[in-house]
Amino acid sequence: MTTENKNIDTEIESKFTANPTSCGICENKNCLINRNLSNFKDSQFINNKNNIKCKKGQQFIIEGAPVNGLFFILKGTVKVFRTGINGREQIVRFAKEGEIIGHRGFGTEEYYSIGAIALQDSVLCYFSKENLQETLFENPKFTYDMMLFYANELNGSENKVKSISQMTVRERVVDSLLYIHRKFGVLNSYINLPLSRKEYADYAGTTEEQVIRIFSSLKKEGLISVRGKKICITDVQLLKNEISEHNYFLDA
DNA sequence: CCATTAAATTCAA
DNA sequence: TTGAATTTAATGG
Repeated sequence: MTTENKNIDTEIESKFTANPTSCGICENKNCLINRNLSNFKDSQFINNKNNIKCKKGQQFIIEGAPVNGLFFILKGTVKVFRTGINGREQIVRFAKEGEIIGHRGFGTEEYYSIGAIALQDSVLCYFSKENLQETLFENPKFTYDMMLFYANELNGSENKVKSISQMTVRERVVDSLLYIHRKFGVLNSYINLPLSRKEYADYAGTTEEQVIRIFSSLKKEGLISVRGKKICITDVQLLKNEISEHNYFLDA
């Protein structure tokens, strides 16, 4: 290692010690905050955030709790859900690094209508309502980015409505597989996010048993292969054909 | 939905 | 690293 590199390293390290999650050294280039960093130069905005560590399985947003701010995911993955009448969980979406959690309640709603649980050990960046509002007023570019994000979210949720109301159970399960695959990618040819059958069911709006049975038939048909929670989509195109009549971009 | 068996994962020695 | 304990998956009623 060169001396130059060493200096850079120590510099980064000292920043890290001061604030291990400072936006300045954050790797999440798809984070809204990170993309607008240059606009926050003289602002206290990013210094006024809090970092929250979440263990796997820990719930950090509880349905019905008052909204005080917004979470960004620094590290890890999270599921966002809503509880139905008979206590059944409807998973609204899965979120990964750089994404925003709890935004629906921001501004207008007083209480969260969703819950959120960390699927792995995760680190969150928390911005208070006041802090965020101030920056949104001052910073049109950032506000515009936020608006695009909301628009995109709405598009996704409209697609979700369509998929649940018009697709068969099998199609919804296939669609869920493709969504996770597209969003979280692949590691050693397996989908890079281990989910239980129940979680697939809660996302697809069906039961654990249905998912297990559909997985088995997909396996028989050679569309996927499975090892425990690890799932490999052998032919993405073939799987897409399964839902092709419903049109393509179910980005929910 | 529940019961049973098989399989996978965790955990501690 | 192993295998016993616990959790999760698969299947059939």
